[in-house]
Order: sequence, then C-alpha cells, then structure tokens
Amino acid sequence: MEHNDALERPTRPTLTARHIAQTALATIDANGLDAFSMRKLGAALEVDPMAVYHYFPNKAALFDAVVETIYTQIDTSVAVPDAWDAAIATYVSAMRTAMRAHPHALVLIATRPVNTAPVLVLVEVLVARLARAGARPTDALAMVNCFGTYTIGHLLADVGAPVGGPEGPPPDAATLDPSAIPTLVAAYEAGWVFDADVQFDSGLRAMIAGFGTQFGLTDPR
Amino acid sequence: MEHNDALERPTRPTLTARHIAQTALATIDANGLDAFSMRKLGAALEVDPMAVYHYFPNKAALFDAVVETIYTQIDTSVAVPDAWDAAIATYVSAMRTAMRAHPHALVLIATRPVNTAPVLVLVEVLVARLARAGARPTDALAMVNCFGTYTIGHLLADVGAPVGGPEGPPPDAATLDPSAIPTLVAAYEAGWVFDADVQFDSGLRAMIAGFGTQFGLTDPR
DNA sequence: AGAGGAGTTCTACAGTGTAGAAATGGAGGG
DNA sequence: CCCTCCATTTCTACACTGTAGAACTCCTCT
Repeated sequence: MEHNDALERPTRPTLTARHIAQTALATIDANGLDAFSMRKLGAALEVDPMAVYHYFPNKAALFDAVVETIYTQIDTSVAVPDAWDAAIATYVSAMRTAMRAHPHALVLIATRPVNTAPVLVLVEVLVARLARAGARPTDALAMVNCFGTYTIGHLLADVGAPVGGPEGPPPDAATLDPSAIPTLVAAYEAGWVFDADVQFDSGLRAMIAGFGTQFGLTDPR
Repeated sequence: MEHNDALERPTRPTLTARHIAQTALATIDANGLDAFSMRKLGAALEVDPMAVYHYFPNKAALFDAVVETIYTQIDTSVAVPDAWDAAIATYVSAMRTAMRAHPHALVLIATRPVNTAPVLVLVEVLVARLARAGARPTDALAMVNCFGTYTIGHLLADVGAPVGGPEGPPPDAATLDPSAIPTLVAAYEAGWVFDADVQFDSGLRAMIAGFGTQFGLTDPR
C-alpha cells in the first residue's frame, strides 16, 4: 500500500503522505503560499483537516515533503552533452525548469534544505561529472552548491511570489532623479528587455567557465 | 519632523514610518519572521497594534519598508580597488555583509523587489563600473542582476531561516546507501568543511571572471 | 471658544495551527 | 458469531492572527 504512483488516491478512501504532499503542492501552486492553510488542504483532500496530522507532525514537515515532491519532478532523462561544461549547464537547466513550475513554492525550496536520498543522488550526478573533469570532490561539491543557490536565487527574483502579501505599488517615477542613474537610464533607453531565461543562462555559463579556469577543469581524453 | 536619523524615537511619543520599520526589523531579527505579528510589533513600540496602520496600509507594505531599511545599511564607504573585477567583488561583498546580518529577513529581500531611489542608486554604481570596463549598459544591468540573485540565493541557503516553521530532523543516515553517492562520500571523507564565506567568494569570482571573458571586459588605461 | 483633523485606541470578526478527546471501521482471534 | 484492538479520521476547543470600522484624544488654526 506504499508504492503506487500516478493519479494517486488509493483505492479505499484513505490518505497517503505522497498524495497529501502532492495535493498541498497543487494547492500552493494554485492559490499561493500565504493562502495555504491546513483547513483548505483538508477541503482539497475532502477530509477533515486534522487527518493530515496523522501523516505529518506539523505544517513544517508537510512543507519539507512538498519540497521533496518538487525535486522528484526534475527531468533526469535529458540528453546530456559530452563536454563537461555543457553537461553541467544541462543538468542545472533541468533543475531550474522543474522549480520554475512552482513560483509560490520557490521560497520553500530556498529555505528548506532536503538531505534525503533522492536529492543526494541528484547532487552526486553533478559532483561526479565535475570530478571526472578534474575537480577534487570537495571543490566539486562547493561548485554544485553555488550552481544551486544561483539558480533558486535567480528564480526567486524572476517568478518568486512575495512573502508576506503582494508588494506595494512602484514608487512614483516622478520622484526619481534620472540624472542620478545615468547608466540605468541608458540601459532603459537602449531598449532593455528583461529575458530572465537568457540572462540566467548567461550567468550560469559565466560561472561555469569561471570555475573551469579557477580549478583547471578539462575533459579527459 | 521628517529627517532625524539615529536612535530614533521622535521627541513626542508619536510614531514614524522609519522608526516602525526599524523596530519591525529588530523584532524579526530577534524572534524570526513567523513569530512576527502586528500585535507583537505594537508591544515593541509600546503602542496599540493598530497605530501602525496609520503609516502602512498593511503588513506587506511594512515588509517592503523593512527590506528598504536593510538596503540602507549597506556600507557604501568601503575602499574600492582599482581593478574592475576586484571593485565589483568589493561592492557585492558589502551588500552581502549587510544582508547576512538579517537571516530571518532574507526571504523578504529575496521576494520583495524594491525600486526606490536609494536602491537604484546602488545599482547604478555597479552598472556604471561595469560600463566603464567596457560593458554595454544593458549587459551590465544583466550582470548586476545575476550578482544580486546569486548573493541572496547563497545567503538563503547559508543562513536563511526556513519559511513555515523549523525544518524536520535529517533522515536516518542508515537509510542512505553510500555506494550510490561515492563522490559525495569521498568529499566527506576528504575532510569537507563548509565555509560559506570562502565558497561564496569563490563562486562570485568565477562568475565575475566568466562575465569578463563573455563580454570582453578590461580596465581602460 | 469652537472646529477640524491627525494620530491613537477599542471592539469585533473571520480565519489560523494544532492539542486532546472522541468516534469510526476493518482485521484478527475466540 | 462477537469482541477486542488499533490505525485512521473526526470533533471540539484555545490561543493567536490581520485588519475593518468606530470611537476617542489632543494639537492647531481660525
């Protein structure tokens, strides 16, 4: 009764930790983290809110499960290039894609580290690839951590929902003195378009290349 | 009556938006974001909780002010090296230092963008320096954004307080299969110590250097 | 003195997480 | 068959939340 996947809602009207976590994630995606509550989760599950507490000791533990649910959604079947730097970029992009699908849960990913086996295995893949390119394991681990933090940091700024209610209106443009920020004005007038995807990619490539020279990484041949 | 700085509590027992924001930040620092409430803020201010609503329309707006308070704490008087890459690293580190002092508020910084004049001026400094090293303003802006997102992403993972209550206990180490994560085990056995400061610095230098070659930056001479 | 208004307080309401007791229902043993 | 046990679900209750709306207090200006 523990390992049935897919459109889960076990045969008998009984709950599952997985089903609860999935429903919680769906609810957060739909209505936002602030609007999420155990009572609404209970409603979504068509069950008394307190029933959830038989599977999770509290809301925090449920959030941990939600984060892990997201990690399981990373597409690990992507085609990976041969070159080490392109391979790393591919892995990281796959991770970003999965996370990007859950803007309201990003803040949970960012602040609730998970150390369960599936996630560690994921890290292992990256670390091993870097090691194969010549990095010491400790350095590889540090690099992967930087990739991860950059990714969610960038995602938070891009699509992350504000914690603590919607943000206020932007300040009156009239109160800004353009002469104090000439370069920003220049960028704006140059037709500045904010494409988060290409910007993220640019930064990721920069970091990968920089690490490459910093640690002397190359593909073995 | 609007511009008195420092250990602020205006002459008459009356409130100020600044004083409220500062007290709110102090309360968040001391007790955490989840424990923060308008009632406790009122108590800290020795005032009826509802009094705050005369200065901020709601808690979200107050949070915006809290974030801005943190930005004002960035030390802008640091000595800046001549080399463009070292200069950028110095600016970013100063930003990180200010943010690092408020672990419980990091998540607010990460998700509540501020576009007020003081912050834009800060961005201008960085963008202008990059432009002086040969970057087009739009590229410089993109780079600065990457530096910022990397910084708070890294800080969140480092010292950020979990959103939604404390995290649960780590999974039983016995359930982990070491043979599935050999490189991680190797890193651990090699005496892996996690020094967030040097790791952040390493990643930042990598990104700066990578951007440097990506955009052909050099100091004018 | 009287009016007005900015700042503060009071009261109240719907909604929160979750502790603790009570109910439900199915499985196993006699 | 009944009866017991126990996992699961529900019920009730409590202290706490953000904030709407009215009422109250003073200070300032005429």
